[in-house]
Amino acid sequence: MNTFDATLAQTATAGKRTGRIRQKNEELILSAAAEEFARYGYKGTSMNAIALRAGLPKANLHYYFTNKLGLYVEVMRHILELWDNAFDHLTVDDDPAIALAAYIRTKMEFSRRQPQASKIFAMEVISGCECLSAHFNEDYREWFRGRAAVFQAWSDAGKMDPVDPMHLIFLIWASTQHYADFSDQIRRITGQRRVTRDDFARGTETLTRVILKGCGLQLPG
Amino acid sequence: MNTFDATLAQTATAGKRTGRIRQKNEELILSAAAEEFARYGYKGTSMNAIALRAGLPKANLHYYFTNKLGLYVEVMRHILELWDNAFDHLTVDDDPAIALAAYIRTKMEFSRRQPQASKIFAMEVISGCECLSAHFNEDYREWFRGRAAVFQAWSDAGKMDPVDPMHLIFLIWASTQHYADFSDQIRRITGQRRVTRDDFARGTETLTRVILKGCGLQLPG
DNA sequence: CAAGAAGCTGACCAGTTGCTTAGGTTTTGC
DNA sequence: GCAAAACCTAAGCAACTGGTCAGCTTCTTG
Repeated sequence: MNTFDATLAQTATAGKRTGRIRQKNEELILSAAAEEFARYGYKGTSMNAIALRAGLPKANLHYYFTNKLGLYVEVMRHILELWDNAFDHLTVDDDPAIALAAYIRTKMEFSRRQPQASKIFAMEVISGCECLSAHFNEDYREWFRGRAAVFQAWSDAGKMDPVDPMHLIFLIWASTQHYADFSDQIRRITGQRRVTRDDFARGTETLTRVILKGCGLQLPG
Repeated sequence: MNTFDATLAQTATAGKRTGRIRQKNEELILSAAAEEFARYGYKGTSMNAIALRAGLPKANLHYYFTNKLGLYVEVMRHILELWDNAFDHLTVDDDPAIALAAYIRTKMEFSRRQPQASKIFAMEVISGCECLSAHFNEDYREWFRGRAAVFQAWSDAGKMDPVDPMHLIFLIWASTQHYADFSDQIRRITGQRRVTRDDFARGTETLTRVILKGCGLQLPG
């Protein structure tokens, strides 16, 4: 059992007693922590900065969370819960074009509405996945192979071109998460104050068109 | 003139006198700094960590570089020099399929050989481009529009499908840089010690095939 | 070979880091 | 309405942060 597992179990059991105030403040702290971690990564974020953003004294954070790592792990846990669910909906029986278009749309919506989650995840991976090492275990690899198998089945059935499933998944992940992680580059290129809803719409449309056609699929609807 | 410009000019003029020892040590420090910044970002990296990696006393770093920001800016400058050159080679007169395939290949080679540069850039953008704010100026936007115009011209000439140039560029950047920035996730999914040359080859092949076909282009050669 | 330039670094500084503790206040359940 | 549980936080800890500086050694050059 590594650091991640240990801290996870610890915080999980600690969550038994959920006082009203506790729940409110934990959410407040987690939210502030997410914003800081998304911008500065684990090492670059200070407990003081989180406390200031949350509007609470620093010592209060240590009342609710054992330590900085525990807080970080909890933030990461919240993200991972949402993260993979959307992908689970793709099944062999789906129509590839419709399912793929829906998945791209869902990922883009996620980038638009939860950019912080994507950024924290990105920073964690770039930094070497120290905290996520437990997440990327044999179970995860099994899950990933299952997801890739869906694309493989579609190819084998002649429903789409024979495209390496793993790299196709990377292509989709990279191109959609880009709109969250690199939003600052995008808004500076477009010269806008922020990436607009319209940018996301056009991005979704372009990605869907290029990727689907690139896999030999007809645009649905 | 902002912080970036100021520090840039400062270091540029300071580079006039290039003693033999100076050049050797500056490279040593820049290399060590790049590794640390790539993993922990600007705020998360300490001068001490860089010094340890370089095998030099901390005070020595401050002999060659005015301060932490100056060192960071210098690292970033080295990256930006390489960064955009490959993209400048695409011109309207090129054959779209050949040029695009070559660009994807070049970007993937860059991800394979200079993953640190990509990671530092990614971290900087995720962190809000504070240091790059000077880089993403009107000149840069002009340059970007020029690059996008190439794709637009190809579309207008009927050489490829009418695909939004900006989002196509983002698609290529995201999917290729992914192999550098997210290499740790990839190697954990594949269960390997590191991302292999073969992974890069298959990735390049998949990206080229999907993106070109997705733009209505025939694979060259 | 001498003297000035370049290179080097231990010791130190003020400020910040994550975290603890002791002793308080407020809320809750009976 | 009272005791126990939950909640709160000022003050302070050792370790570390970026950065300075005085005085040293090594190199270069006439």
